Amino acid sequence: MAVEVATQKIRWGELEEDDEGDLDFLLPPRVVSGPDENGFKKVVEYRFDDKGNKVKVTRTFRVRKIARARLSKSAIERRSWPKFGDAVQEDVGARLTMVSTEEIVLERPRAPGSKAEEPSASGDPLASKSGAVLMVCRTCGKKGDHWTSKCPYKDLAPQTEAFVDRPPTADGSGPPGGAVKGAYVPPSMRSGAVDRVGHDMRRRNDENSVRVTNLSEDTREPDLLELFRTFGPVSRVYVAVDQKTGASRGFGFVNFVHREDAEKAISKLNGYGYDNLILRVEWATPRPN
DNA sequence: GATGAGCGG
Repeated sequence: MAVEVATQKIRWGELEEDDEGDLDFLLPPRVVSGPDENGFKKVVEYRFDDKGNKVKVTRTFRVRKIARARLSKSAIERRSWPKFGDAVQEDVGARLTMVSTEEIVLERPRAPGSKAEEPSASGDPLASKSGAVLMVCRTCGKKGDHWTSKCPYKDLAPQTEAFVDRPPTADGSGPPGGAVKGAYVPPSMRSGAVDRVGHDMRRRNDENSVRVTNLSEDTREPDLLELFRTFGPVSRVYVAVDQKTGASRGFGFVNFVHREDAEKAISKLNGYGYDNLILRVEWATPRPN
């Protein structure tokens, strides 16, 4: 019979190994006692030594006081709970992690586009609408009212001071061109640029939006562009298409860069015979949000 | 007869 007093540190890996071995079922079960009032925990177990002899191994551990002190009040309280679930059969501290086979469905806190359950904490009634709590326009800075792309001032020069060139100082001491030193200024915004109005092709410009109806089934966007570009630069063409069938819905929109060109197109093309049908071309009423 | 899809930091 061998007795050994263990070192202070518990080697979990070793404990696991001890459990393995083909003849372990022949041995008495491991007995764990403590920790007692002095903080000593005793583990008595049996195993076979190199020569195949059955040996009793007693190991004593000291439960570290420091570790205990670090536990939160609730964690200490939990320690007095009786074991439950799969851990009922386990020794003290024998297995720290239980693997559950239970299937747990994780729900996303809030699906995109779904409505927020609670009104926003800020109390701003506008902030909760459209599901976007942090809707702050990057152009005018207005909160909860519109996105940057919908800003009524989107065609005005950007307000971001750092990237806008300053007017040249009166004494001419400023940097050439009046630019802030080191700040990038896109060509369209440099002083002396012909066109100071930002034309963003990606954005809609409802101002010069023309609605075209009574299009034939096979009229597509390139056809519309070809027809309307003769009046001036077109910023966007769109033909409404049935999402399911892909068939044209017989109407579309053409956006002009310049309002005058849109006017010309309306006056010339409204009532124009195109592809066996009479086109209707008129100003589009801005789509309600 | 008919009024667009999508992009959200």
